[in-house]
Amino acid sequence: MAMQGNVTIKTVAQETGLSLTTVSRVLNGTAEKYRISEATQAAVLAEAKKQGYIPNMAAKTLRLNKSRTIGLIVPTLNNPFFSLVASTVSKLLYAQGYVVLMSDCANDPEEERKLIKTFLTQNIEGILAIPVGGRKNYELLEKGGVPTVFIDRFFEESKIPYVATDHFDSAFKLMEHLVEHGHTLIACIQGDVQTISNQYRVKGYLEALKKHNIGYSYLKGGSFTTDEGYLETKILLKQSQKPTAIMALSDTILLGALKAIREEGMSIPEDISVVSIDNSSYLDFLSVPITSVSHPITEITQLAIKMLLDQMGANQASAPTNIVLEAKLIARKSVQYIP
Amino acid sequence: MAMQGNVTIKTVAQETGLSLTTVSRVLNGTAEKYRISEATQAAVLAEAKKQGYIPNMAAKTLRLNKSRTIGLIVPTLNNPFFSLVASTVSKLLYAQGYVVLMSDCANDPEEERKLIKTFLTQNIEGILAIPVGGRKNYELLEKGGVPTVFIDRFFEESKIPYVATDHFDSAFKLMEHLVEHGHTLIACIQGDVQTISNQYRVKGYLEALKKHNIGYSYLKGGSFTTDEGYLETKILLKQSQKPTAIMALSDTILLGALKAIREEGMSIPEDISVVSIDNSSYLDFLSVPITSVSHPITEITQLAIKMLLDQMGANQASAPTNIVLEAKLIARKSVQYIP
DNA sequence: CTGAAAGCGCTAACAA
DNA sequence: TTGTTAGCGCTTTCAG
Repeated sequence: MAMQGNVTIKTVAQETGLSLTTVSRVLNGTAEKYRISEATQAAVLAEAKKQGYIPNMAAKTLRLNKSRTIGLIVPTLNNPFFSLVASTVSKLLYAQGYVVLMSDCANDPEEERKLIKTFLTQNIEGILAIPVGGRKNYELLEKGGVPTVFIDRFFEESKIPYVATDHFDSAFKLMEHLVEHGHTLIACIQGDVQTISNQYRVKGYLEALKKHNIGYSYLKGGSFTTDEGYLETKILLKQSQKPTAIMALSDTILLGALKAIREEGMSIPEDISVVSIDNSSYLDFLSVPITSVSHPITEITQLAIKMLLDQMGANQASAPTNIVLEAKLIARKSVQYIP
Repeated sequence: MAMQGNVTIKTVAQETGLSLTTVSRVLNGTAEKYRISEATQAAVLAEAKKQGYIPNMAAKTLRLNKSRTIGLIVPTLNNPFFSLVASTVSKLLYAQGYVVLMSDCANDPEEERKLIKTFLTQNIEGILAIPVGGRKNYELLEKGGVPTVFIDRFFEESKIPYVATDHFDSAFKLMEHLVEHGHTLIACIQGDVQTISNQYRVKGYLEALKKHNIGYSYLKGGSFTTDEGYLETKILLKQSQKPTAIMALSDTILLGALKAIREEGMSIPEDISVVSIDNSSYLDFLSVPITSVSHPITEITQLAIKMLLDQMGANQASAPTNIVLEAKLIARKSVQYIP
């Protein structure tokens, strides 16, 4: 039974003839603690229900300086990998009684910077982020303003802890797989160069080349998008010396590469081998199932959430331990054996 | 230069020797309006910067009863269709100075109900929702508590306005396409039966059957998931009377159907034709490009946002006009002509 | 077992 | 051009 005007503990108090204090206590479940009589409790609850009382979080937040709000920053929600993170974060945190302010910074570091400022405004209790720009954006947070945990990406010298995949190893594993299959002409299409995830993957590529004394190398690209994958692969396949294998550093890039390969009339794996990082669920449904490396993204997210909640609970900033999980190679049908 | 303790307009006022009012006015850009001197303005701004002042939204919200916060409810973020909506909402609303509380209700109506309650607690100014459960969950909002707009799904008798695709027409168009290609044995794998989007699509299926006097009909399934699509297609393909075409009522369902079809050793479109609704970007990269129907989801989202902002602006509840957009058939290679 | 009153940070009458 | 003050809704000492 909603009433006109605003229903507050005050209106409930007036109607029941009780004090604000008592009403507040009953409505917050601290009735037992203060030994409030059953009768009073019942009266408050009944009146609150009758009036359709809804607590005002802004007031609570102002008073308690705790908002039960967590901020999540993702490069974009329009990418299965990130939206899976977002989905997990949302569900798990709501279950813990938190509310999540979520934002898609459109892969724009400037946007990210503004977002953090906005979040700081919102009495947020913690931040989870997949960073997009440089460490500079997170300076304010490093100073301990708000507990923060990075997911899958991070800054090496930063104090902000992270849970991430071993990106170096991801690429390295794929390279070993290719080399074992006799490939030496391996091209790599990378994503956003400023991201640590990309940097480590590239290191894995280069390190494998070095380990096996492979002279050929081809490294191009600059964003984790299908368009970029398409364009770079187009260019790559026009080269006089064609590679025998392509490693796409993400599945978004992969999709573009596949389109380019098809347009050039080439078959996988007969004409060219292809591998990727991410192991998205749709890889199984492509014309040729693609060998990929699976990142335990749900687990990473769960751990990051746990780490954040721990940080928030700790009254003293305990030294956080970064966590790095290993990826798993999923061999499918996209790599040809070259004798 | 962050200070210890909390920086507020009070600390800034003390340090500058000015009043709270003046500081507030300068910091809110109303300095001109009150003809505050350049010198004062500069002093306030400098001190605020020096102290590292960050506005406290909880206090602002409490005082102004406006939070600049919008709530978004999606069935799940782990679905490209919904996460595209989320991405668009996030970007567009942040650009307008809003912050968005986003939540994945895991396709659970009960979860949705709780979420709405939680949102109501958060002094939210408006809600965008892709509803999951029944109309009952939105009762409180219908009463005008908070301006709300539905995206792509809705309730017929509800006062809450919506922007949606013409789901009936989507399915109907696909059916016409199949019938034109000589199909009469057409199976339909549906999604969540309680959603209006599914209901209209099914109506489109049945209506087309009726129009063309087709006796055969096969309607199964109950959720917009790949697993469901897989299982139902598995079962379907074991039937003695096999269909010549399958219509998947979403791309998630489609992916599962494709897997089942491949496992049964059938080829598309030679052994069976397949069409779907959604036209996800990856359809172009599948072994056989799938004929589908494209929903203008970004446009729908944009319109819904506009509608919501209008609603929020209107001091009197102007009668909202629902918007229904038409989908477009994208013919690819997955439908065989049957003479 | 219950209440009075102060105050979280901010804005907007109303005064000057 | 600037300041005083009340109060948004809530919790929490401190006091019965």
